[in-house]
Amino acid sequence: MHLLLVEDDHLVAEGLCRSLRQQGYSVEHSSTVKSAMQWLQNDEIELVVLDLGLPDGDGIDILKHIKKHRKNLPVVILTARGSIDDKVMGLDLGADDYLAKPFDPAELFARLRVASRRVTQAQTSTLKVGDVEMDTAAFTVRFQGEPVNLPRKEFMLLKALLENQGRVQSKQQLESKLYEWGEEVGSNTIEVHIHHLRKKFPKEFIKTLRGIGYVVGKR
Amino acid sequence: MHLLLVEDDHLVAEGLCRSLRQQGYSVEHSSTVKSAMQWLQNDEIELVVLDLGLPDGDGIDILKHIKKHRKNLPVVILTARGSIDDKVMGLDLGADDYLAKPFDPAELFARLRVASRRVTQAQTSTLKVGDVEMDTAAFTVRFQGEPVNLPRKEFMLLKALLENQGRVQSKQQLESKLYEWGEEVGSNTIEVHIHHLRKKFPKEFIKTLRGIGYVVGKR
DNA sequence: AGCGAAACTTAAATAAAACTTAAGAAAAAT
DNA sequence: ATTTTTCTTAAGTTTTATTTAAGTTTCGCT
Repeated sequence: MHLLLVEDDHLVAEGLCRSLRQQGYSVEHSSTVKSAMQWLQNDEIELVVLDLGLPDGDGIDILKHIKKHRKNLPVVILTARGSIDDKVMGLDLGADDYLAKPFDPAELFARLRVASRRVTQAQTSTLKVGDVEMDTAAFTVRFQGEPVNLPRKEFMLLKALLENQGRVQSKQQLESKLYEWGEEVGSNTIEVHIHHLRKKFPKEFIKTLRGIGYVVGKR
Repeated sequence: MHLLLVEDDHLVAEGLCRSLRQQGYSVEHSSTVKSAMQWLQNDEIELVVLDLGLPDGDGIDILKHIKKHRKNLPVVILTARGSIDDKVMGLDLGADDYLAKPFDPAELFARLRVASRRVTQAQTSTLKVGDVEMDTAAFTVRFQGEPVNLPRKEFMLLKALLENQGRVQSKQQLESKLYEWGEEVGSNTIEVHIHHLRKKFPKEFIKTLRGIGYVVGKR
């Protein structure tokens, strides 16, 4: 799950980044309003942790922007100011939750889980194409009813394909779903994973479109 | 299972907290109406033990609030007042059960089990997967009919696995079931407990899905 | 048909995750 | 208060996943 952390205090940011990653999030970090806005162009951000009180503008603007353009993106606010007014304003503007500094990281994680659950639960947890079935919540995959065990990256790749049944995706698109930005790999990983997946499913389940990408399902 | 205890008498609270934890609950404690309300924001609270008669307001208000916002959250009421009227009022407002002080802790535990069973949908207090059988009320586990003695944490971990037969759960999910907020551990405890459990059951009873989590039972 | 680009296959190297131990800290029991 | 049990940590080990890279095949194009 891709998370955007907007926090200007570098010390705080560094620590949070690390522990958020430990919690399994892919974390992007902005320390200014400007760069935060830029990241928000990116559709793959699914969750935002927002510190109010940035050097180059007001974090509230970011919140407003988010709620205008992506109503459904969950936002958890951090702030040093503890006043009720701030809290009310934040929540009224559509923030999902609010934490006053200093806070216990564990509490932040709990609140993030709650916030992201709202999003995750909305989408159904099972995907099916042909006789390949995936339960994204339980992390299970079946082929003709038989369980198939997939390592994490293969699972993620298959998920990306199933989620876009009938739509061709380029290797680069797929890559960006499996890796964090800045971490994008420099070799033929996707090809190799595709190859491994193919050994576990019918030969032509994953189709190749030369020079274009990969698809699953009819089109 | 995360439980919120609302109790202003510190002596009582301390004792209850400890024994509830021994029963395997993750306990949060509030001694005021205000802080109780705050904890109730947290969706992961699954069970409430509520002492009426708090210093800064009436516990009945908390009950009303709960039943308004989270109809399904089970509440067990404690009270020093023994009057029938209180009892009737509490139950009418949707409390699941009622205990007059002084009470036998064992009775509270029993009632909590009943109350939480309602939520879990489980009809009985026994879980069974393969030839591993657990009686959650009696705190006993049998393997092929033979009793197995498990320390608390191992018991809780096994319970979490059995309750989700066929579902893969990540170490983090499991952790959050065994520990309370702010206490979530910083090391490989789960791995170690899994290891200990495995010595007591067939080798592949608990399956590992590398990078994903652990499961029990068929899938 | 033959060339070049793209994708496939394979195997080895690297990295990551999980397992195993054992020792010390904490909690419970006596 | 003492002893025993259980829990947590951390380091070392093993296992497995992932990436890389090189060699091979396939495909589309002129």
